[in-house]
Amino acid sequence: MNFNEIEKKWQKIWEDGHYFEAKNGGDKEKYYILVEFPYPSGAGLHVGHVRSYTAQDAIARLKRMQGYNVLYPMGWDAFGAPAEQYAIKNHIHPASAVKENIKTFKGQMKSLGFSFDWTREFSTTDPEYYKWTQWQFLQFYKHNMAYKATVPVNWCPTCKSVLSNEDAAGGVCERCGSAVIQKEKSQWMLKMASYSEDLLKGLDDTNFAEKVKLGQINWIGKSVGANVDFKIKGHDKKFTVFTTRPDTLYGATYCVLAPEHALVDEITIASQKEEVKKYKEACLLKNDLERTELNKDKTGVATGAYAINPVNGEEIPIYISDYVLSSYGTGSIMAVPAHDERDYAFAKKFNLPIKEVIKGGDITKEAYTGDGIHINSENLNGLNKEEAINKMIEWLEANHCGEKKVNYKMRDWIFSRQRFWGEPIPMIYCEKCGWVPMKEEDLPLLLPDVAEYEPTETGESPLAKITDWVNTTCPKCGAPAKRETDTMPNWAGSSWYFLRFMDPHNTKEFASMDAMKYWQKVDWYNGGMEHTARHLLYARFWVQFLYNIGLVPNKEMIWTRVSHGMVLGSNNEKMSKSKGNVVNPDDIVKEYGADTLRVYEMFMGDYEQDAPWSTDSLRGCKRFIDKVIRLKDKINDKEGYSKELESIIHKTIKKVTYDLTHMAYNTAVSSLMILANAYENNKTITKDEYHVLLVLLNPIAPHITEELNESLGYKKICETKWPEYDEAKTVDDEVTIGVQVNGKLRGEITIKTDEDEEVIKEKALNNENIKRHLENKEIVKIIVIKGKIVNIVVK
RNA sequence: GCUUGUGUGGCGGAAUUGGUAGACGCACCAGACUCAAAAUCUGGCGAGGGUAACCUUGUGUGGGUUCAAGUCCCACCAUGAGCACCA
Repeated sequence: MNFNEIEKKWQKIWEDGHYFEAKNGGDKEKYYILVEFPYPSGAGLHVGHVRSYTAQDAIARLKRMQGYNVLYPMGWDAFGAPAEQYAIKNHIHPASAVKENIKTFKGQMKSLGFSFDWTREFSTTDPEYYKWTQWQFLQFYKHNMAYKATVPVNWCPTCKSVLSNEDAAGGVCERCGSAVIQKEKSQWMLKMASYSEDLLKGLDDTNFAEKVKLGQINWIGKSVGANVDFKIKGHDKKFTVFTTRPDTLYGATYCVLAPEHALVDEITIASQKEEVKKYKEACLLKNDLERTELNKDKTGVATGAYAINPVNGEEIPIYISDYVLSSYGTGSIMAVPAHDERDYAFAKKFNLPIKEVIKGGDITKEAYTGDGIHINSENLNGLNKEEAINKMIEWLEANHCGEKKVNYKMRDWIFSRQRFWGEPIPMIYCEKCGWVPMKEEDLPLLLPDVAEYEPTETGESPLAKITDWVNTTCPKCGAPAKRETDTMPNWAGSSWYFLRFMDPHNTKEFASMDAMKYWQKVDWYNGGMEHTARHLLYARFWVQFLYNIGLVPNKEMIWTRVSHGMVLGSNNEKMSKSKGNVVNPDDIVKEYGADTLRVYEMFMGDYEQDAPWSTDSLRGCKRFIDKVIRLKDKINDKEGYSKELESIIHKTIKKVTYDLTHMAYNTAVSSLMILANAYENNKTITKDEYHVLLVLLNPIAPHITEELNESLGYKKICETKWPEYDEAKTVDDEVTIGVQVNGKLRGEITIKTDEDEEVIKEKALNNENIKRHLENKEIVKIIVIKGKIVNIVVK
């Protein structure tokens, strides 16, 4: 039988036998393994998907054999622009495109033998699913966590859509690469910024990989400092600045307001009005990219107004400049050119005074941003940074002109998309009542079934054109009203899908509390590093909110989060059609078999690191599998483990068990290769020896191992217990250790594992080559590290 | 610029706490089997020297700590990723 037939045979056996279907409840301990559900694109499954799905599959299969009730589900994240664009391009409805693509993906996944529980499958585009996404949005709204606001948003002129900060990173549309511009739009927002501190603290209750935690901490961007009030000369108004360095207040020589700051027009003196107006207009035309590109060359205009420094009454000029962002802090700063690089650059350009208040640098050359003793600062003189900050904050608070303040970079979540292919936002606008939520019992609000779903020229959602759908009645007063035509971003559906997997067929709730209490947290979640600041953060926010209103049992529902490296093309570049380096998993399965592909992707390198594709290495893995098959001919009529192989078998069980649960898949495979080589070097092997190799290899290469195992008359591996090892038997009686003279390897000795130290020394000293190196030398000391090495120090 | 990861043979990569660097695999070379090829098996494989036993050198660079450093410390270089005027 060839491998394609064997693979199909076992895939059918597993499916018909319902081996991988998880039950809610029972005596077994639960274990929830999750891998990010894919976006079913037209391109089909990528070999990169295969890497992470295989890794998680290996853990799932191992944990099942260890007696856990394993949940390893799969579904589809199918709303969003790519499906819509694919549909527009191919002139089909997005729903049909998604259906088609899901079919392809699912077929590919099945051909690879992943042990997903397909009974729990769903797509975020299923009305039964998005009903609950909409329902949860209503909870956000009802708890005052969703609001509509007119905000300058990132706008992609090509896609004709609003982009989130995350999608518009670097001022470039993530999807099409066009330059993003700023546009005022009325958008639904979720109050994510108010969860900044909770999202930061919550990380302590997770076991995320350190780099993932750091990524999120960075994105949330907490900074601690103070708000300081500045009065304006000749006005009764004041403005507030945020600073992380209140200790440098005596060094402030001017202030800067963001061009959009509300006070600008009011305080600008008559002779400056024209120039200020011109500057503001110029800023509006710049997009984020241009603003940052110009970042070395500071621009700005004086307002002609003066601020009064609260600590010493000094009058300092107020400028406007776009290096101050309206969206962060208070939109205004005090400038301390002596101790801030940006302020320094601005002061140099506009010839403003630079006043040193901390010793340590040379302010004629650059701003000194380090710590040091304060000078020219009255009561702060002589203090260091930390002391001075604390003292200044005390002073500001005592004198009612400032206070301690924490700021975060993270903003509220812009939740609207002007697209067709997303969950409709279940809100209705009534002239009399304003925004009114739909009644929960009327959900789901279905997407209308129409042919016209291309984006409009005005940037409105295509839904706006469908008057039958838009026109409705107000749920509150019954008057004619209109539906919201924006849809949700595709991060919405993926923010809670892991909860739905716990109870996917529930028609009364998004998931029952019982189910969620049973499964608790996702034990092991794998996904891409690129989702650290997006999906994973949104999902945590969503869950924390649900927890706060009593709908989920834990504030964090994900315990371990790890991320895989990319599979690159053989030229070490990202796989892409244009580079012609794409490998299609279907071709590999057909030519080499699913098991070979799985073994290779686990063996190709460090799981967390990127690795280039190599068909030669893939062939090496095929050879390994062929070797395992050939070993069957060596089986003798004995039972148990032979004396020669017993130790290596126990060692391999130990190593494979450890490696598979610690993401060291490549060394798990290599230790199995070592075991197979050991079998090959033995004249014969017992049936039990062969069996244990098959069981250990099964999580990675499930089909061929089941087939070989069956031919020996054992029960199915998926019904077998994972082998256990005897620690005592992993230790050899004898070991060969190195002997060094002055740290250089000069020989080897073979000793008993528990050999007496004196005997080891004697053996080392009697080694022929060692003797040569000791001639005419005085032995200073002999260091013996049990089981590792002997080092003889000589003079 | 900041944050973060990575630098080990011709290549992918091992080296769990500082303890025989290069496991395992690929590629390559030689040999066996074969009429021949494929497949398979055996041996070799960091560099330099030596018939050999061995010796010298070697984990991006330069210092340091240690009996002992790929691993720890300091400085630097290269490269990937993320963020990017966040006060």
